[in-house]
Amino acid sequence: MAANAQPLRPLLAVDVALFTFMAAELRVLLLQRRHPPHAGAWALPGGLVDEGEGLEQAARRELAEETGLTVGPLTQVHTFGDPDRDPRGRVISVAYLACVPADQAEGAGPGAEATALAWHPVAALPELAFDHSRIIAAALARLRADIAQLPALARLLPAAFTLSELQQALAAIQGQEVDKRNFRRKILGLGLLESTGRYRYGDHRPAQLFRLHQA
Amino acid sequence: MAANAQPLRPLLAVDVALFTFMAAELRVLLLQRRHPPHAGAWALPGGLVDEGEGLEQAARRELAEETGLTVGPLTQVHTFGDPDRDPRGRVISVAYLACVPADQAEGAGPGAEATALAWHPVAALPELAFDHSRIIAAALARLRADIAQLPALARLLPAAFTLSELQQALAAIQGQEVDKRNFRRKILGLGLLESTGRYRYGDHRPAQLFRLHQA
DNA sequence: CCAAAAGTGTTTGCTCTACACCCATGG
DNA sequence: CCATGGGTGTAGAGCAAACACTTTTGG
Repeated sequence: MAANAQPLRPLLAVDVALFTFMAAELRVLLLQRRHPPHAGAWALPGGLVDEGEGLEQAARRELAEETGLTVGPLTQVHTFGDPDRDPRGRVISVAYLACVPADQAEGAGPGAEATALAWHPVAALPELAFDHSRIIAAALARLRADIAQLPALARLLPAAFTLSELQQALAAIQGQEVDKRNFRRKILGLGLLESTGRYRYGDHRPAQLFRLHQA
Repeated sequence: MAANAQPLRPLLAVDVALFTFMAAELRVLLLQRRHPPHAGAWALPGGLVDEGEGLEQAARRELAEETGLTVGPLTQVHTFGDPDRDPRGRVISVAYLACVPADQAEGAGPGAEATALAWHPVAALPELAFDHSRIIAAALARLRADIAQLPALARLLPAAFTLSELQQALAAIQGQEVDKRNFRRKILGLGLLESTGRYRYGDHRPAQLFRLHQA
């Protein structure tokens, strides 16, 4: 035992990288901070964990308070604890990842702590408060690994979607073209999608709407 | 803001699941606790993070204090923060994963906090203190995912090893047989191994010793 | 009838798997 | 010379990638 060192009683925070797929781009939700430190800078939604509160529970509460959104599964990504990551003192942050479909993403509005809320394309992020760039980088890496499984990808889209929308989302996230026929064959071969029997009518030939099998 | 809830100032701990490959089994290092809570129970090495200390730094310090070992890369696995995971109060634990070769593993000895130190086969673990079973389960899942890349696997073995040893380690970790010829072709095809030019002499035909390419 | 997105199969190469025998050494 | 683990090649199956045209609708 090194003996005379002080055990730490840090503040404990959760931050959430919340992604959506909107206007053909992968986007992340950011809030513009009302108060110092980093007043005016963009930051992830998040905040301190309360007494008696679980980590994931805290993440959901902060999301609700700061954005009005309720999300599905939250995935823990990484914990950031550099001694100097917050100028106010020692703050440990547990980072979470979640996805919302674009139709729900539209309903987000800033809580009291923020002067603005926006969905920023991940390809062009502004300067961020604290180490939130690193948090987003870690979350994005995890998201890219997870979208290999269809359900994670589908969580970025509304409950019913066309195969073309799914394909566009995948292409945008991986940053590379996807062959239509290979994509459709593989996706349908997984047996995780089912047709809703409905169609999306647009400018051209209507497209079949699918949903994830099971509920 | 929910307003009247108390921000938490928990204790912050790190715990390390340290694996090795010994006697044809994947094993994890456990310490028998000298003091309550859970005195006498087996637990992972770990302890509280000090003032001004980074998370990984704390993990290395605790490992050194409690086992005498110095390890290579530490991988952060997951953070456990259930309100009731420690009977003494709120303690957040950041779990790390590391590997040591069997020749170094032999040199481990218990520090002041433990009455014993042992390398337990992961296939047959005793009852563990706190939520350390869950921590090991998470670390093991991560290890299984990582050993697909050769370097993670090689970290369980001494600096120079035979292909058979590597194959046995892989088979033990995945819990299934591995075809010798396919294994050798794939591993050598990666171009990450190089022959040392030396041989291991034993009861039978000597085996070529390899090491990881580059340092 | 024109523009634009939806939808559909086949071929090719590669990667993964299954499988059996000879070799070198120590005792 | 025998027992034991070290070392080697090939054939078949399944998967992934490349590739172009027809269909349906709205304007």
